[in-house]
Amino acid sequence: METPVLGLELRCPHLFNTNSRPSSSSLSIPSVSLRIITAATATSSTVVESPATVTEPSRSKRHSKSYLTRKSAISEVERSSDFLSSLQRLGGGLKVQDLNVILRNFGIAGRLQDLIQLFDWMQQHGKISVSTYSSCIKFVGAKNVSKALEIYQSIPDESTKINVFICNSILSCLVKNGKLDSSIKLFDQMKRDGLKPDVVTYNTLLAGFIKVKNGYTKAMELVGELPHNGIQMDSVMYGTVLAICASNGRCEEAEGFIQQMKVEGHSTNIYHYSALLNSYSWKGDYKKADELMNEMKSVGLVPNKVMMTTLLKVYIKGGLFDRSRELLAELESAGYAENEMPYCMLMDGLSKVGKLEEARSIFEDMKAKGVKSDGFANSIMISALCRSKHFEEAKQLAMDSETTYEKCDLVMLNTMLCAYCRAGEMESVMRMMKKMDEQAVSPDYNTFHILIKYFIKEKLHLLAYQTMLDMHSKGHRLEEDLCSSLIYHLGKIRSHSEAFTIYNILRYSKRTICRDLHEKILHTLIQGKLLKDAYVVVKDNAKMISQPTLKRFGRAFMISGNINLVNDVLKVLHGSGHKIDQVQFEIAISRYISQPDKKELLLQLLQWMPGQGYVVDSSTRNFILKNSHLFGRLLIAEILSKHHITSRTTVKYRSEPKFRSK
DNA sequence: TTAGGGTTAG
Repeated sequence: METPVLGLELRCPHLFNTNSRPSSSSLSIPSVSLRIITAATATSSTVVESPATVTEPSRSKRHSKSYLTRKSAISEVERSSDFLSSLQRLGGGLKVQDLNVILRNFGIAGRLQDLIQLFDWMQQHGKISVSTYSSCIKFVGAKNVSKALEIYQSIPDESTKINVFICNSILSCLVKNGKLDSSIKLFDQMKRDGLKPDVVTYNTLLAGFIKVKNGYTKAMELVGELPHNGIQMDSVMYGTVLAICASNGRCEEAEGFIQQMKVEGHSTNIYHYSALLNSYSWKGDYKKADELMNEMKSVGLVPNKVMMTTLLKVYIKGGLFDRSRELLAELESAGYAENEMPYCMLMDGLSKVGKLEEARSIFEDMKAKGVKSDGFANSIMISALCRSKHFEEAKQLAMDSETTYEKCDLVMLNTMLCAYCRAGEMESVMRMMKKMDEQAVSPDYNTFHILIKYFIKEKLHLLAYQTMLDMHSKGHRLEEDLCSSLIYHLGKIRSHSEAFTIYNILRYSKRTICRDLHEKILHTLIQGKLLKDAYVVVKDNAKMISQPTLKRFGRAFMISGNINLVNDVLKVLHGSGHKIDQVQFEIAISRYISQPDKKELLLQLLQWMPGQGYVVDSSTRNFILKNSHLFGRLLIAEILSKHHITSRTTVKYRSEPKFRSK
């Protein structure tokens, strides 16, 4: 929080007193279950926490001797180079809350290993409380979620496992590590086990939805549960909900929540205004943003760095670049532009509307001023250069970035990778991939997309294929255009079954795909003689395939498809509304005649035809008669007479030019 | 005596 303005602090003290809590969350102290003090032996009377803590002794009284002894023991343990042995020596005289103080201090100092050792010691000696679990999970979870979960799962006592503080702590750790889904699942389990969630529990989970795409609806489901649990929204929760609205572009809903919180008597603070302002950035609604800034100032709130930066975002999105530059100058003189963020926003906004030169000038200006950068600005500029097709320059800047910044995140790696791919710098592409591997950065959707596009461009189609399989196995959705392009190229290099694999991944990812793709894969499969696969495609999508393609498939199948499926294929083609031509019948029949053991199939076909308005032509008829001894002369004569009757009573099917299979 | 909120690249 920025330094408060004195007048305002007097008016709204709760805004500035970080220790004050709204009444709804001033919780009663949970009584520490004696059951969790596992080794409740001789020391059990000393381990139950008393409300007075070592850190906040009553100032009106002189410190007791015991307090002073404990206090010096605490600092001795904390400062000891071998803290475990000090603990062995002094720990017996320390209360649980004293040990908790040490534990938290270890956490703050980042001494995670010591913290875990202390936690183990406390467990072994039965000096453990709800606060111990809660703090331990918080600090461990910040670095190591699975260890935190392990600690949570190891809690022996069922009622402790549903203690609201401990539950909030582990849920928060999951949310902060981007594991919102797991956190919701665990929350549901906790409720089934008897957890009574409070306002903090809900707020913790809600905060997870801020950065989630389309998180608004799910967040509102959670908000809908509140009355059922007798929980009222507090000022903090309004802040969270407003942030969710803002990140989903729901400015009207945000306005509604601000209204609602005012009606309920909550005062609005800088967080609420910031979130509402951010919701205006979606559409770049600078008019509403200006009105909001005025309203905020009129209630005595002074815009802070975040607020000003958010306002800049609104102006940029609204295309007010002159005002954006003025505001950036204001940020500079207020000391709010000491890092690259506002410059990045402006550069990105300019480049996205095609003002590359103006973006470049901000970039150079920023560098000239010596603004602290972690590489974001370079990354944005690389994207900007790629967007304007200045690939050589983008590549150069990417190389500069690699030498200047040791640490880069996935987005920066992707940006550089993209620049190298566009510039056709194979060696650098490989170097980036190696770098990702070394830094244990797992590729995301964009990484795969960039690489596949590049491999296709470089005609490394099988590599592109492998990368696409990899992408699919990592759970990323495949983009249809890219798949379509790869399918085309795989077909061209006669990798027909690979093409079909990609088609199937797309087909079975539960969505409608472009109808051209069925046609495209069908041609590939026919060419690769994968006729059984082609049959599956036709069976499922016949209505979306053109008549000439169906015909091509039909003929190909008649010539070399599995003979046992010939009749099925003809039925499917006919059932789709396709008119089967004489040539297909001719080929099918001559295949049957050459394989007399398939005589049942021939008879079935001949019997089926008249009912659908098909008859054999005279040359086929003669051919059959000539071989009728193989099938039973009488039966053949009987069936062919039906064909004869049909041909006289129905419009005769126009015969195609003769086509003999060979 | 422990848990919760806002801004940036793609």
